[in-house]
Amino acid sequence: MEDYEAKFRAYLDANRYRMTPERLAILEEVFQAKGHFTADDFLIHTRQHHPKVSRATIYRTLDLLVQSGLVDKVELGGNRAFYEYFHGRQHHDHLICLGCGSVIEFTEPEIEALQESVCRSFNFRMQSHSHKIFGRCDRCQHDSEPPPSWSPGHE
Amino acid sequence: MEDYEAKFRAYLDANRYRMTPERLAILEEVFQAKGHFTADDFLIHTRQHHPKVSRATIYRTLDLLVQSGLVDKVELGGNRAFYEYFHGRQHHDHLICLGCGSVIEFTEPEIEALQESVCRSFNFRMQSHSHKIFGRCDRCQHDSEPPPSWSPGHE
DNA sequence: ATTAATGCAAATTGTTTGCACGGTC
DNA sequence: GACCGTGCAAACAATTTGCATTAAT
Repeated sequence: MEDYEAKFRAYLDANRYRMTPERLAILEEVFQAKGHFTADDFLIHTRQHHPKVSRATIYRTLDLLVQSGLVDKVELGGNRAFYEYFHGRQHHDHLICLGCGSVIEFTEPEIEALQESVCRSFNFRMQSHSHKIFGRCDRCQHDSEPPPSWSPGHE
Repeated sequence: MEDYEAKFRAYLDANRYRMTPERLAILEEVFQAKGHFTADDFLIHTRQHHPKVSRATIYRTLDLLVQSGLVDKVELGGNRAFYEYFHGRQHHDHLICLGCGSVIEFTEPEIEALQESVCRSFNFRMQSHSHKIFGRCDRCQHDSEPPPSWSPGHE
């Protein structure tokens, strides 16, 4: 049994929620996915192995996963939310390419430290933060075309 | 004539768009507003002086203002967008209180500098960025209640 | 047996669009 | 007079919810 599965079961137990085949299937899907995906991506993928799972269950389960701390919900711009597994990884922020939609993760401890000092100066208690940089990645640097049908994919 | 009005007229002219009473009214509303407001806030306020303005026109005009660079559209979390006038002000980022919805602006040149160095290291060309810190402000620090009906209001 | 979870479809919410009419250049 | 902008209502898209049914405990 994978570590994340144990954690999820522990979270469910602690809250008197139940483990179901649907939840397990979605959990596997999420931890298999590399990158940032939408609820719909997970719906499609999960249905390959569990054909009748509903969109509602996807949303409900992703919420649970976020609450349990296993998954991170990220708003990368646009209207839809993206999800990525978080368990076992360090915190990171995102560079988002407006050309191809690719997402690069970065970590910068000095920025984190400065953030904390900003919070201190306002006596603000930070709970979470989101730092996104939009622009053009290496590959898309010379494509002058504006963003096509935009949607951050894998990576 | 205010500076921002001149700028807006210049932008409209340059793009063969027309100045209308509605656009002028919304422009005034936006530059009078202190803080971060939703499209609906502007609809309500604008209607006080211009009763039949439509929601569609608010959205269309806010878009124009954003394109002209006079106004900043910010996603502070949740589903709706917030707008604040930008003209004549320096770039800033946001601390967002999950207790009362208040928004504190901050500027931290060192963070900006570090951002640029992160971009350089990925050969990423930054176009814009969004840095939000969520937590509890000074006043809400000891209220343990979870966020009620959440909506960042005035400053 | 109890009570939570599911699938479905309908409801919600913020925003966008098509279109006929009115106003600006 | 050409054609852009408006209001209105319908259209949209992502997400949420009500409910009767099914399943985990």
